[in-house]
Amino acid sequence: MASTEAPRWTAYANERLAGEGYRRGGGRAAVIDLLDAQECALSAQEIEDRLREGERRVGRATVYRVLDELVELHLLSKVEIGDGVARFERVFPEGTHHHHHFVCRDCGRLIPFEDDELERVLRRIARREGVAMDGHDVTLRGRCPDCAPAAG
Amino acid sequence: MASTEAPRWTAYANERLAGEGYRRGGGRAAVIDLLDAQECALSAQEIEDRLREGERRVGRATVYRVLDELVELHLLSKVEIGDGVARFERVFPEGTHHHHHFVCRDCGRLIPFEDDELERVLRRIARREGVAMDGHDVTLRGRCPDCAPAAG
DNA sequence: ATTCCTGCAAATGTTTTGCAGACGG
DNA sequence: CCGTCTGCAAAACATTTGCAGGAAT
Repeated sequence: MASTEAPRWTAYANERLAGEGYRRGGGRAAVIDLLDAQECALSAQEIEDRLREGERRVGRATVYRVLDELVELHLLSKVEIGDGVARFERVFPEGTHHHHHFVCRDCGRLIPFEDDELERVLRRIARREGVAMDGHDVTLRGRCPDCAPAAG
Repeated sequence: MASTEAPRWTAYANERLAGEGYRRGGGRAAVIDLLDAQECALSAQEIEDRLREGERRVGRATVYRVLDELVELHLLSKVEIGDGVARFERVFPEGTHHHHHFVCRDCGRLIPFEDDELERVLRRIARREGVAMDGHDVTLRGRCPDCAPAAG
């Protein structure tokens, strides 16, 4: 059960990259493949380690460079939960709603969520403040169901 | 207009610290005073530099340690806008609404804002997801009025 | 062939830590 | 006095950059 119902992000990404004139490279392909297999966000370190274990050895610099390119092309989103480590996850073509994360202070678990009203409120605020918003981050913090005391 | 209507954050902070059993120390006092004089968030580096210029020489380690303590006590909030540098700003006693920030991609300006509906939506989401939220960050990105093309 | 892609190692920049001495209560 | 607080220097990390060799077109 690789990618669930998703239309193969790897293919989408390669298409975009080819269209932008990028060449095929082993390092980049390895990073893309690995990220397509993940449901949750990975850090550069995690990506480097997992690739190092595998057949293809990919250097740290390549990992960072590829991640940077992919974020630039909006093929990845950079998730910063405030621990000083950037994480990265796939972004599917327009239409698929992007999501945000809840971070458990105890176990560190990342719980993704999405909410249309939230998006709407953020757009309204941007309009009210007179700014041209082209992106936003929302991070919720606290205890996940497993770590919180049962009561509310 | 120094502190507008605010009840002297320094006093509030010192009270909290004393209550928690912390001792008075020159370094901590200097950091607190400096932050109380700021309207916007400062980075550790900026704090160190400004204090170094002044009469009181405060070491980098002390700055970081003090900031850490104050965040722990909820006397400061750590603002991370994603450039790899943490910034810090005063938090007033409960009741004062906390705010979030818009970050201009061009000039880096920070524009603070607050919105009750946003807070409400976030609480609703936390309830829906079954998590015990005790904090959250929201960062909007784009162009500020000065940097954006005139049209909306 | 030419130009991009990659890996290594070194550089950068931020934040943390070890330790000896100063200071507050 | 005792335990905290402080400053310095060094360490620990995440990320970026320089450069020479390898690969894709």
